[in-house]
Amino acid sequence: MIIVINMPRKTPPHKKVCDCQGSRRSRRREAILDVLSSGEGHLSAEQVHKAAQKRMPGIGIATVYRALKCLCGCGKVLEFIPSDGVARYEPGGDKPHHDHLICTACGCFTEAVDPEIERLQARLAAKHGYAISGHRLEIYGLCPCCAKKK
Amino acid sequence: MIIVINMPRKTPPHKKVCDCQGSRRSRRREAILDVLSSGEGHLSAEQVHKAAQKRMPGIGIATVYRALKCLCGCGKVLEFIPSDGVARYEPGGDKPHHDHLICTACGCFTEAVDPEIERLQARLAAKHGYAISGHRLEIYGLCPCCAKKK
DNA sequence: GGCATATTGATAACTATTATCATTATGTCA
DNA sequence: TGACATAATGATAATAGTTATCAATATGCC
Ligand SMILES: [Mn+2]
Ligand SMILES: [Mn+2]
Ligand SMILES: [Zn+2]
Ligand SMILES: [Zn+2]
Repeated sequence: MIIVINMPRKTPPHKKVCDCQGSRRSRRREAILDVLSSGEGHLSAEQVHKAAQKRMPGIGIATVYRALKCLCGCGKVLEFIPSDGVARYEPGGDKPHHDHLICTACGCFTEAVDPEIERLQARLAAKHGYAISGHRLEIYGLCPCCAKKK
Repeated sequence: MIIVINMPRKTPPHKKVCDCQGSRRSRRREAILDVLSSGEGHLSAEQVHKAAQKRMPGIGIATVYRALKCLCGCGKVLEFIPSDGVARYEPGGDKPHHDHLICTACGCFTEAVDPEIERLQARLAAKHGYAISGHRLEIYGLCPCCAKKK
C-alpha cells in the first residue's frame, strides 16, 4: 500500500504520540475527531479549532494541535501538507489513499486517484533506484464550478 | 506545457517583481543567480545565503529572499515547496519540467520525469472537470546510496 | 476518596518568510 | 563629471503556523 508521506518539519513533533496505550479518555479529543468525521475534510488546524469551539467552548488551539498529532499517530486522522505549508486534516482509518485536485480560484480540494499513475510512479522510482515508501501528488487548476464563472 | 505551481502563501509576495524593466543592475542578484547556476540545485534560501556570503561578504538574508523572488519572476530561477514547507530553488530558464524523488534518509533530491504520468494526470484532471494548470509530484523513498547503507 | 499522571490552556518560543525604513548604490541626463 | 531620482540593500520588526513549557485540571485505578 502506498502511504502519503510528508517531509519532516524542522521542529520535531511531539515525542508522546497517542499510541492508544496509557492514554486517557478525553472529551476534547473526541470532539475534534467528531469534527473531522462529520464535517467535510481538508480542514486546517485553525478551522478545526473554530468548529471544535462550538462543541467545546473554551477549547485551546494547543489542544487542537495535540489532538490532531495524537489522532494522526493512531491513524484515525490523516495529515497532508500542500504547498502553502498549512497542514490539512481529514478523517483517516477506513479511507483509502487518494491524491488531490486543488482549485487555484476557490481553494477547494477534490479527491481523485488513478491506479495507473500509482503504478507508473513505482516504475519511475525503481528506474532511479529508489525504494519507494510514499508519494504526494497535487494537481492544480480550475474546478468545474470556478471554470463556469469565467 | 505543464508548469509546477505552488499554492499562494498567506502573506502576499512582493508587489514589484523583477520584470527586467526599470530594474537596475545588482552585483548581489548576479551573485545569487551564479550560486544557483554553478552549484547543485534544490537549495533553501538559507543555503543560498551561506553560499552567496562567500562571494558577497555581508549580504543580507532579506536581499537573498528579494533576489530569489525577482529571479523567479524572470523565470531564471524555479521555486518549489516540498512538504516541509521550506522553499527550494534551482536554476530555471532552459531547464524543462521535472518531478522530484526525495530521499527520506539523507534528504537529497533526484530529478525525474515520466511523460506517461504527465499525460495521465491531465486525463485524471479532465475526468473530474478540472482545467489543469500545473501539478506537483514528489516521490519519497530511500535513494540508492542510502538503501545500500542499510 | 486519594493518588499518579495524562490532559489542558495560556503563553512563550521557534522558523521561515515578508514588511518597514533609513542608508547606499545605480543609471541617466545635464 | 556631478546631481538627481529611485532601485537596491541591511538591519530589524512583524507575521503565521506550529511546538515547547508549565502550572492547573481531569481521568483512571485502587
Ligand atoms: Mn483528501
Ligand atoms: Mn529540480
Ligand atoms: Zn474552485
Ligand atoms: Zn539518501
